[in-house]
Amino acid sequence: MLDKVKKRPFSSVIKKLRQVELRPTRQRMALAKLLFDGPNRHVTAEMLHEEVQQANINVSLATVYNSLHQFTSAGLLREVVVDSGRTYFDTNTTDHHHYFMEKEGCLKDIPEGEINFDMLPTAPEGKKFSRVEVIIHVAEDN
Amino acid sequence: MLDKVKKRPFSSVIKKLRQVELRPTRQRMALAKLLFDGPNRHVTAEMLHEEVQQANINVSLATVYNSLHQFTSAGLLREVVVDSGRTYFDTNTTDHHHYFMEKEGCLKDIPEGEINFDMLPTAPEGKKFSRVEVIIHVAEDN
DNA sequence: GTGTTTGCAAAGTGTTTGCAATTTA
DNA sequence: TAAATTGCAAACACTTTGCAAACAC
Repeated sequence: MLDKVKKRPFSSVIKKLRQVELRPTRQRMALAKLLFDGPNRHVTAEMLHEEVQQANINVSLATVYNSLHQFTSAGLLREVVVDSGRTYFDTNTTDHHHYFMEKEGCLKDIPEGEINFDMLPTAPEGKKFSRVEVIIHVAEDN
Repeated sequence: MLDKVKKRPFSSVIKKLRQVELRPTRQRMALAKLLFDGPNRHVTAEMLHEEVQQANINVSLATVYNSLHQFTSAGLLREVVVDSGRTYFDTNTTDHHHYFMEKEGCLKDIPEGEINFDMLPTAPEGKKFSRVEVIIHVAEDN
């Protein structure tokens, strides 16, 4: 019974890993479950490491870093740079922008449609724009 | 003669430092001259440190960091985050956006007027947008 | 079994800090 | 000379790496 309840949700995670040709190891499954089995999230390696520990699964920090990068290369995650010194990973890989909450040090997605460009430059010959990133820094209003 | 040629340009740098109540020390003058006596620039601490060494002026890396932060607090510089792991400082403190040249790892200003928002969200009650930052990542087109 | 993955501890990078010695006003 | 500034070396935070042991298929 309990087994069933706990096990079932992993099937989708296993499928996800298989699809990107990553072996569904205990560690990767635990991390993937935390990341992909629920609403979109923004995490740092340390955050995710702590979270997985609290779920009583031993995953080393090195493995968390490895996995985050593997997931990113596989297109399951996107890296977001807001803060020099820590790397955020976003489970939402669609084109979208971010609020950076300065007080909490966390990211929120800017809902589609809340922001729009009137005009955008075009890339010069031989170059391309690999990403257009908007970050709105949100602070307390004093 | 030589003295005069070398000294004169410092006067504006001294003035600039005095204006923000930073003592015009040898180190700060050298750094300020490199930063402000010419067109706008985007530098990292390491870049500036190397540059000042090449000008045969001894300034420790710690002092470069200190000075960059002091200049930033004084409003003479602006920090730009594009790359987790290194901090860029921009001598252009006006509101503007950046191209990040992925190959070279360097920043370029997006000229005013090349980019424009059609619509922007407004900050919720009690919060404010302290900065709206656009970074266009430019890569080789293959 | 074979190749992949993990965990550890060590190394790496960019940055900050504590404090004695130096410099500025 | 009093207060600010500097330089060094050590400490830091985050991330990556090398490699032997453990694991997945």
